[in-house]
Amino acid sequence: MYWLQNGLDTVGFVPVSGSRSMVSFEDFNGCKRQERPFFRSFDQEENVDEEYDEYLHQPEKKRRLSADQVQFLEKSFVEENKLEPERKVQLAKDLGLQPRQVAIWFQNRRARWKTKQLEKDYGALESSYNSLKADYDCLLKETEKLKSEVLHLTDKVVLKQKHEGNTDPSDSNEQLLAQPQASVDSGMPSNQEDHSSAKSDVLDSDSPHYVEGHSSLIEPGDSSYVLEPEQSDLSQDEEDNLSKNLLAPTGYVFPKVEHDYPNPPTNSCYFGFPVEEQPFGFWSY
DNA sequence: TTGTGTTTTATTGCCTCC
DNA sequence: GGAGGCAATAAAACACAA
Repeated sequence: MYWLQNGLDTVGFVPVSGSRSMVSFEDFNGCKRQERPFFRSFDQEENVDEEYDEYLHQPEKKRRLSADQVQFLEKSFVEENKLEPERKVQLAKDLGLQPRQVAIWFQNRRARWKTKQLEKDYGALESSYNSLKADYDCLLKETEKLKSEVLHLTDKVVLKQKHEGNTDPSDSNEQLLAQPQASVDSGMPSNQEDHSSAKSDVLDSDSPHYVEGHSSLIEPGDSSYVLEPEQSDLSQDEEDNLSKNLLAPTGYVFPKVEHDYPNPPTNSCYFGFPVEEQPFGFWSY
């Protein structure tokens, strides 16, 4: 599409593929449709015909803008979504509309843009949350796996201790199996502070025999005294909090969100998104 | 054709800025 | 106080299935 200059007549644009831009309108009965060029400057129009004048002043009834008018407005909106008074008047003249109509169109267009933008942002936020949740679930499984591994090893150690006083030679293999390597091989003196061995980790007299909140000694052999099996590392409340916090995590960089228009704002209410484009100067949502 | 849902145009009321 | 912005909403125009 390109601009057209036509003598005294004003400038307009012509769709590359089609005919001169036209605006359609109805008569007062709303039944007869006519086509009218809309790219005319009315202050230069020599004879504004009466019918069109009536059209402009007819009792208010909603009239849809033509496709060309909308296209022109869209183009203008992309260039600048704000409407200065001079531009509004000029657009109104070019399109054969009331300045008020142009202003309303821009107002509604900004509202539509904002709605779409919110939908986009929501989608990005949702996928980001899903990704984090998947990572979290994965870590949770890993934790459970490691816990059960610890329990398994602990059972072995406890079993070994049970048999320490037992002279039955048939237990030797099991004892060897359960013998902590650090104590056997290193030649280092056995030290209660040495936590490299499973024995010292588990059987030190001042550690896991006592469970926090319990004054009684727990019988060795009860493997549950080492680590209480849990459903999760987090309580339900904590999990809920995690879910909530994921919506505004500290230090988390959300994926880039694409916007339709350039120069987005940097705004704390933007859920931490790296804002790349600014639709409106008034962005304050 | 008609009922219904969606989109577009326009109004209203409130708020902010100059 | 006026102009212009926005949100909420009304209502006309449109799309479309039954």
